[in-house]
Amino acid sequence: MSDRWALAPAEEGGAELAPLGPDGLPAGPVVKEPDLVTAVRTRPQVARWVWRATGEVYPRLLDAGVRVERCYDIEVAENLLLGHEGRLGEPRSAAAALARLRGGPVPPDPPQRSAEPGSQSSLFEPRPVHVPLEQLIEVYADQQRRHDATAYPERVRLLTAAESAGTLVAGEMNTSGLPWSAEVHREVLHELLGERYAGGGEPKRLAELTDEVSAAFGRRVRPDLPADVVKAFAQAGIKVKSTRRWEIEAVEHPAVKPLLEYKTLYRIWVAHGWSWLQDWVRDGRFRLEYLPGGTVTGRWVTNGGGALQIPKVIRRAVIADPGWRLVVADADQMEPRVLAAISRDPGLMEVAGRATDLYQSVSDRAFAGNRDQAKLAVLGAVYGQTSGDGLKNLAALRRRFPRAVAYVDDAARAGEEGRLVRTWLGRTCPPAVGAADSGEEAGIPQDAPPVEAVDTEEWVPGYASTNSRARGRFARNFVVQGSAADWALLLLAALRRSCSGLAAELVFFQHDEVIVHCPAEEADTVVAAIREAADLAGRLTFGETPVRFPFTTAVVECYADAK
DNA sequence: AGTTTCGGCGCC
DNA sequence: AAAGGGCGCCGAAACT
Repeated sequence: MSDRWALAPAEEGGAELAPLGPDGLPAGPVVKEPDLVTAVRTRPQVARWVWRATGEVYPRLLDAGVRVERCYDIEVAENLLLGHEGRLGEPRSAAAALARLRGGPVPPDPPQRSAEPGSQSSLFEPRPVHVPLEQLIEVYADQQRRHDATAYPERVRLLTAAESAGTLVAGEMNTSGLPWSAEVHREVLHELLGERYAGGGEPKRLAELTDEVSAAFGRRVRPDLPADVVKAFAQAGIKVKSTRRWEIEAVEHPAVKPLLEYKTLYRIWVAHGWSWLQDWVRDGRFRLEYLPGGTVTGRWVTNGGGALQIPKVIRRAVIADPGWRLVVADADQMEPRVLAAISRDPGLMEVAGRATDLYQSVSDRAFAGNRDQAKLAVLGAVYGQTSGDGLKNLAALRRRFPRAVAYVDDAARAGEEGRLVRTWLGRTCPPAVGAADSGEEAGIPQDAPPVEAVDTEEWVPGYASTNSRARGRFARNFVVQGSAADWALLLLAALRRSCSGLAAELVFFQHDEVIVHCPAEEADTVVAAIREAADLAGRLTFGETPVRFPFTTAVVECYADAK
């Protein structure tokens, strides 16, 4: 029995299936089954399901209580491979891949869907272009060859597998939802915002603050309108360019204090207030929708509900079921550790080989013990700080950790020059518009075909219009943030595996943080599983290095108690 | 009236 | 002290 099977949904809930050989081609006849769920459920020996897109198949399986161990998502692979080939502007659907393969007209990708509160089946909505099984397998077999054609096939294969695993995790988390107490959420809102008035107007506390701001200016001011606030300050003889917090904070005026408080509370009211609760929480769960690989760097995004931007005060509403716990695990200083692993800087790897405070260790070596300076320098190197004390600190960092700084500097230069830049596992950063490939690349070295001049504006909004220095900063950050995302995918995949025999389930993932919801008696097992998964992910992603990836973990009933 | 962009701020 | 990366979301403003 083959361990890899291809599957495509057929009409009326059925499915077509075929076992695959080592070359990715069919190792047996196509089987037609009347029921897709049964077809999968009755083949537990299949180690990896190959399908067009997890979002097309998996929600249906999960609704029927069927999970699969592994999958290969053809459209995920297509996206990664196109990037690798310097063809990121081309349509990435399986139908498009097939058309390229056969020389037909290439259909454009269906448009992105916008958020819609509470829509569970939304992963189905962008009308999947049906590709029959035989043709799907053609695309798959070709993708195997394209993986082989890359300079580091094992890395790109790992990335495809990891991102495919990510789609499974996302599907499962979308199905389970995040435990959420609407009651506690309402208590928090009432505490912060006060009475809620009929008609949807400002709640009591915001109305009071509006009055305070107005009184301080001596006229009626709407604190939620930046233009109004700028004008009011001007009339008071104070010039401000904007009403951004950091700019207002520097101003001395009686309106500042109530204004800043207003901004904080207003934000909670509009983004995570009563109407949010109404829209996104059902049956004790926040129904979020993860989109793996939704960003250029490989970080995930969520669709609707702002699930990755939950304000800290609102986290009080995230509460485990009775008798259950939340295991909240947060990677410690992930980005500098990733920088150590990808640059192989001996000094930084040594520092990142300890579980102790990384910034303190860096400061002991390069900043005479000043931790704040050390942290600023490291983040400046990663984010591309170009002015102020950041530059001075960066110079100090460069003296002690030359390879680490050179790594991100190289990426920045490559970005400025419009060359391809890749993460450790080979996710590709888009080149600049009209850039001709000059052969060398940053990130993992490889021999790529020439980069075509493509209109990047289409798939990276704002990208074409930014200047080359901005592209440099983008590329500099990309290699670190993106390689961190590579690692995080492997972490999720490993953690998912070790939770598979437990009642525990992953319910939240935010770049470098996970939450597992589990029976209280499983909590210790889960904590250990997270540590093991982090180590395994580090080895699988970056190979054998001294770098460790420690987590701060907390077993709590309420998310807010984790920190 | 409907759609897109902007300003501001939440998270990492 | 000041301004560098990635996102999503909201209402208002600016458009068509």
